[in-house]
Amino acid sequence: MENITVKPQPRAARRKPVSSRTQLDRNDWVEAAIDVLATEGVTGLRVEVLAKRCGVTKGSFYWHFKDRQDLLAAVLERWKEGRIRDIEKITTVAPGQERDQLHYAIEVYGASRNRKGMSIELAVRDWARHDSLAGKIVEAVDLYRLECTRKLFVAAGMSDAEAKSRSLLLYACVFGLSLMHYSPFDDNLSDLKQRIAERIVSG
Amino acid sequence: MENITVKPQPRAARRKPVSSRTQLDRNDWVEAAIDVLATEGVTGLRVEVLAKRCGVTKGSFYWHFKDRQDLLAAVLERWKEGRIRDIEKITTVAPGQERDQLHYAIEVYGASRNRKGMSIELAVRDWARHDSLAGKIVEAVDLYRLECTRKLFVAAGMSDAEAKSRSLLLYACVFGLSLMHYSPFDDNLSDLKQRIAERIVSG
DNA sequence: GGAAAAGCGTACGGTAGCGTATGGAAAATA
DNA sequence: TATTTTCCATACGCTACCGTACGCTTTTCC
Repeated sequence: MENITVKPQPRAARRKPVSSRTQLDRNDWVEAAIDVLATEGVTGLRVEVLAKRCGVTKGSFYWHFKDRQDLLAAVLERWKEGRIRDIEKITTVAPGQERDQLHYAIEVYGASRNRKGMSIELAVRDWARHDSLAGKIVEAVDLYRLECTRKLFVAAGMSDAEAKSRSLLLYACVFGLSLMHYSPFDDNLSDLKQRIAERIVSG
Repeated sequence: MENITVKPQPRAARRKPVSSRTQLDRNDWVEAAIDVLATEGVTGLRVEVLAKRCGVTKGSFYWHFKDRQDLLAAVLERWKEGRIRDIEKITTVAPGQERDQLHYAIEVYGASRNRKGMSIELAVRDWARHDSLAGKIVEAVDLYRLECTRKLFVAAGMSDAEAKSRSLLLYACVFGLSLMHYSPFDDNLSDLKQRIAERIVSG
């Protein structure tokens, strides 16, 4: 009679069919949604478009999600968790390596291999201009990030006020750069970026 | 028979009725469109919505514009001209006042009274992520702005390479800040901003 | 193996938006 | 005043979405 007391197996605990018939779960939908978000923005994130991209119809979608808003909230939550994991990973560093790590962080955000990540970032921030839930998520992520890099600046020997200022400057600059179209401004952009990074990190 | 050779009077040359019946011309539509753009973004800039806002129907719209794209192009062109006039006005300054003027520029961009201007700015930049025409406009504006402030930094005594770096840092920071949600990060934000401005401008 | 649940397809009604066609009113012009 | 031009309203067809209803197939569990 133990099966009466046993809760129905949560989906994640069940064995995933290796490749029986491409069953989709909530995670698959959210990941695909984030892909679309990166290229098309929130307004391009339509149920039927996403379904076609997943190779199914929206009949499937409305089984996994209550409505479009349900998906959007899941996307935001997932994005938030990923960003927090990332920033924790980047800002945990051995003593004495703080400045190098800050340079590394700046370089990573601006790297072309991170183009998709930055596209998502900008899409979410534009989203936040019209949606209060997205706004709260962005604020939470921003505050966490700012706090993490602030600690690095403090560990690098700066005053608390100065560290806060530098931390904010760092992220503002990183996001701002990815928002601008400045390629023809100089034929040695990497040198330009290096100077900027120095200005942000160095004393 | 001279009326055959005479070109039809261009619209701008005719006297504008003082207030007969709220006739709309292309300019009125573009201005209203920029208003909507600021609050709703490009995707919210719909013909019928705009018409309702103007108190007319889209029958009027399609008399003044070929189609929606025609309006969008006009909006971009108008925005570009306005930005260039602004930056010229801000960066023409008496010798010796360059650093003060740079501080003033930073302060203006971040001012709350300029909220609408920054909303348009961000809307256009998000627009540019999906539209190549918007991308070209943004690039033109960015290069012009960067060049103007670069000259200020040079006039303030910096090397050319350093001036370029500072100029880029200035705009990246200004736009980046307006993209972030950092209000609770510190209870003295104006001090924080002041430190950042010093970091950007001072040697 | 059979019942129950999970996962998906199909069809439907409804809204919003684009662009066209056409007619009518209002203003300019002769 | 009569006649063009301007300027706008109305009506239409079309597409892209959203969300629901319902039925079919596959998987899960006993």
